[in-house]
This record gives sequence, structure tokens and C-alpha cells, in this order.
Amino acid sequence: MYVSARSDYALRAMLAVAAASTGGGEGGAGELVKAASLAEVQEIPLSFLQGILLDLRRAGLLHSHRGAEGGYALTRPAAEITVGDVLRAVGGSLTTVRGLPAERAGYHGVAAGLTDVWLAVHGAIATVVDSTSLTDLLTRDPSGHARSSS
Amino acid sequence: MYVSARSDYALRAMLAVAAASTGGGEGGAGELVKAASLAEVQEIPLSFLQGILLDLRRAGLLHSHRGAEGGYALTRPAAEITVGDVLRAVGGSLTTVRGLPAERAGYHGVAAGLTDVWLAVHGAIATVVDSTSLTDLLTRDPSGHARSSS
DNA sequence: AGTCTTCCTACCGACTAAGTAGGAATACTG
DNA sequence: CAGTATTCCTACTTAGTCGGTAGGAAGACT
Repeated sequence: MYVSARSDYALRAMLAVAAASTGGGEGGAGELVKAASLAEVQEIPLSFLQGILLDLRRAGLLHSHRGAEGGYALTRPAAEITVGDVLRAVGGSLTTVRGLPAERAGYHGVAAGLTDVWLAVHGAIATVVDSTSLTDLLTRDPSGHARSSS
Repeated sequence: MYVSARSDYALRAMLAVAAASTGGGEGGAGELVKAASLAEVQEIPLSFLQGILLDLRRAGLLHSHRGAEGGYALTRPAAEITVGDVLRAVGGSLTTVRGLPAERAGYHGVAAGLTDVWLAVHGAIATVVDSTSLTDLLTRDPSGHARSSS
């Protein structure tokens, strides 16, 4: 699996927004965080981050507000947003074979069985990232995310 | 997971070599297959394939013989070569975060938990590709490889 | 010697990823 | 209504990798 800078930044930004919301003690989602403060606390280039935040908003994970005192906030509770949600919002499909989604690799001859392998890999990745929520990462509860070994 | 053309070709070539060895009926590994025939049967550009076969040989998965009647053969039985072996031979690490191996992502602040996610993903991928051998793919035995989605 | 095949290095074009720049739209303040 | 702060959006630049090609050198057999 290749995690691009874009995906990495997206996750870190989402975690920072989630931390600001829950840390403030306010139960609602009214805690707006500015892009500039996200860029600073996680050391992400601001211009680059803005494009990423736009993707996250289009995917329905963030909502934003313009003008003074504007910023970003989660649309759902952090416990209901998974790592997989964020990755898919900015990166498209989790598994690609030569640029194509895994299910349409198009093999023939002795290589026909490879499609099943890619699908199994895809399922394994999805299981991990879809069972890990933002709160799992913030609280670092060991029982929160899937343990592949054992 | 991104499967590059290089990795894809490598697996298809290995499968073709394995099929030629077992299909011939000869128990030994003496069945040499030429790069040109591999390129033709799996529709891989010959010049590109030669570089890949070189990597596979350096990784100890193939041995080669030059001159007329030369070619490539497996160094081990196909049942003892896994998909993971082939992928690592041509592609380096299975999971990379911004170009770096997963274990040295280097997070700080609220993003500290991300490392565990990448390691869990890495483990999940490794479990699949390391438990699938070339013979599993050739015989298409359902019990051979892991089934993630029960 | 001659031929066949692997071996090896260098190179090229195209694409994408990462990051930058600059401005338009929107919201609040006074 | 003027002004300011912030998100929004598009275009651009740069650097690196990926896929593929070319041309020979080294070895093996007849």
C-alpha cells in the first residue's frame, strides 16, 4: 500500500480537527478550526492543505464557514468517521493494479488467479482502515482497532 | 495498495515459468523457459521483461542459463514461492508512507496513532500475500489462499 | 568462428505527485 | 457601505518515478 502525502496530510488534518472539537469540551460541532492553524500544528504547507480540505468537504466529512471566525469542523462525531472514509475521500480506490481498480485487472492464461489475490488484499486493507475511527486514534485504545496477528 | 506494472509482470512471468516446469511432467527444475516465450505468452514487452527477470534472479527466485537452449527456471518448487516473495523481489517494501517504509513515518502530536494503523495494514497485506503460493494460483484450489470475506 | 541467449547500462517520454501563486466569492464588523 | 478575514477555486511549476526502448557486452553451445 502506498500512502501518499495527500492522504497522510488529510488524516492528520482530520485528527487535528477532531481533537479541537472534543478537546474544547463543547458537545456540539460548532468548534471551527482555521486552515492556517491546522497547517501550523501539523506542519503542512498551507496552500497544499487548502486543496485537501476542499476534497474532504466535498466528500461530506467536513463542513466549512467563510469569513472572519470561519474554519472547518466535522460533520459527524469523530467516532463515526473511519480512516477508510478519509482515504477514499482524497485518494480514490484503496487498491489499484497498474492504475486500474483491482477487480478489472484483465488477466488471461496462467495468471487468471491473480485477480483473487488482489481482491483478498483489498478486503484485508479495507477491514483494517474501516474498523479504525478517529477517536480510536486519538484515545489510543488498544481494543479499538483490528489486530491482524493472532 | 498500488500494484505496479513491474510487480504485475513479475508475477505473471513467475507463474508462466512455474506452469512450464510442472506442466512438462519433469520432476526436476531443468525445464528452461526463454524470456522471449514468456513475453509472448503473457504479452509483456520483451526489453522490459528482461530487467524484471534480472531482479528475480538476483533475489534468488530464478536461476538462468545463457546461450542457445538457455532460459530461466525456478530455484525452488512453486509451492514454496509466495506472492509476497515475488512482490518484495521487484518492489521493495509492501507498504510505504510518503515514500518511506511504514515504521518510520515520524508523526507528532495528535497524529501519533497513525503509525499503528499503517503497521496493521502492512501486517494484513503480508498475511495475504505470504500465504498464497504460486501453485495455489495455478491450481486455483479454494483452500489454498486466505479468504478475508468469510 | 558463429550463433543464440542472457546480462547490463544508459536513455527517453509521459505522467503524476507535491507544492506555489493569485485571485474570486463569501461572511462578518464597524 | 467600506474593509477585512477567510474559504474557495483554477492554473501553474517543478521534480521524480514509471513504463518502455536501444544497443551492445559476456557467456554458452555447435
